[in-house]
Amino acid sequence: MAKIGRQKKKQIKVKKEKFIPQSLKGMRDILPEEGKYFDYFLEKLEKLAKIYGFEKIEIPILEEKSLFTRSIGQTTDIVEKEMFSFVDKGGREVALRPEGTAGVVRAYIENGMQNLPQPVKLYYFGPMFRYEKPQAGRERQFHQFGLEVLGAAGPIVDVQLILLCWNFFQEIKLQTELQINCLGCPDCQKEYRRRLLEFFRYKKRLLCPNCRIRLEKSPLRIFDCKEKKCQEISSTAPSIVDCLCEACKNHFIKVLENLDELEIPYNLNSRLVRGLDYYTKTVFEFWPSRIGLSDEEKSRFSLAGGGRYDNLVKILGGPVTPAAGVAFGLERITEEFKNQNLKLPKERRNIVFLAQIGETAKKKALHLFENLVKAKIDIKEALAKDSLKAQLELANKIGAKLVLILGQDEVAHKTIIIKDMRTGIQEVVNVDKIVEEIKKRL
RNA sequence: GUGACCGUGGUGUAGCAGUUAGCACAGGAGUCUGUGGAACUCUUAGCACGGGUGCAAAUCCCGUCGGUCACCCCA
Repeated sequence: MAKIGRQKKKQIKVKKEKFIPQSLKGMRDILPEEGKYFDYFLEKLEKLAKIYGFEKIEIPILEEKSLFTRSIGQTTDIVEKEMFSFVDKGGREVALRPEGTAGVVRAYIENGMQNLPQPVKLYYFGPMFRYEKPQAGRERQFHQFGLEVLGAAGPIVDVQLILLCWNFFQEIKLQTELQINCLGCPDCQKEYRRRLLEFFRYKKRLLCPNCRIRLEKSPLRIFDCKEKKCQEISSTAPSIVDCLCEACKNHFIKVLENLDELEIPYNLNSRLVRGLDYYTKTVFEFWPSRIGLSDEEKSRFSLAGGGRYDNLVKILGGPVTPAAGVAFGLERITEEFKNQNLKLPKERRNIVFLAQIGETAKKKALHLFENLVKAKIDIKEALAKDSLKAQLELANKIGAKLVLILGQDEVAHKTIIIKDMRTGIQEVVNVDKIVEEIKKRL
């Protein structure tokens, strides 16, 4: 018996190989359930963005690879090992965007937006790609909503961006904490680099191998190290804030003063450096705030991050243009929203369900449905179902407030039954007056 | 990219060499040919993929693909 079974199995296998479609590593579907969260956040974000004078921009998902290597920085991890890049049929080196700012800046330059009244304020939303090993809070495809302000240098811009984030998180009632730091301008960074190297001159051997490399390539990133030893050593290292030039110092002070004025709590974090090279002066992140989370975890699940990038437009070939921006991670915000036990506001919908029995009624119902849609009634149907019981079950499940029942008799008498699902009371009304009757009852 | 653990219907799980692969929820149909939130009945659907060892594999071994976690780093 078993032998036959096996032979049979093998025959089937030979006949057709099993093809099971599967999504790529680190990429997943956003089902309606999660989409509801996205919609909720996006609606709030877009509304806020518009209030602050931002306009929507759509930029390509695919760009020349060099756009990212030049903007984000050759030695950053994003570029070194996380780029989703390949050669296209025309032999071009292209990459799926790992973040939004580079593309927006490219668009700004390419479309001559420096000729528009400054600053240019843009927002975008879409998928970003990083070729990483997936983990909680880290996927190969994820979604960001971002804001960029191009052509404005004042600290007030930085503050406004932070304020917008603050307002957003307040509005969705998410507990967050603002981390802020100032990275200075290239001059400050040069000076800081010099001082850091001096500081680490005799301590270099105590650092982990990784940090020794960092010291050469981008010393700032030593502060990112999770090694206890390195943290210990770097905790006594000079802080960037001490090396700021007058201009940068003033800028930072103004930002902080404004935050104080607005009563936005913040945490001065001299270890906050961010993973992209283009940042200057102000950088900030919003971390989830929840008991039981260590700072390390909080930083790993950073919900939004941004800062000033005064040199990026220039680096990418445009005119000298000060700018700043911020991006929100939708997946992470959704995740944290659930972790903090927050609930989506209940949809206050007045669903009306149209049920029908029999062929003639079905035909009529098809027509009636269209009219009700035009009358702006939140109408649902299940014309594909025949049994009234099944239709009522569905109506109940989706939370319909009223059910319209159309059958043989009703069609003949040009009437229709309105059933109130709460009370169970039903009335027969004239089908021509249905819209008014529904509105009366909602 | 490195390391650890893990993949049984849509979901959550039982089985840990011989089972018609069990259960719950969800889905569909019906009891009731025109009345929901209950009950009952029937029903749909699964051992991630490929190979190996065995008389016999969901079960043991290897590889692949995915997932989770840690490192790295980021949203």
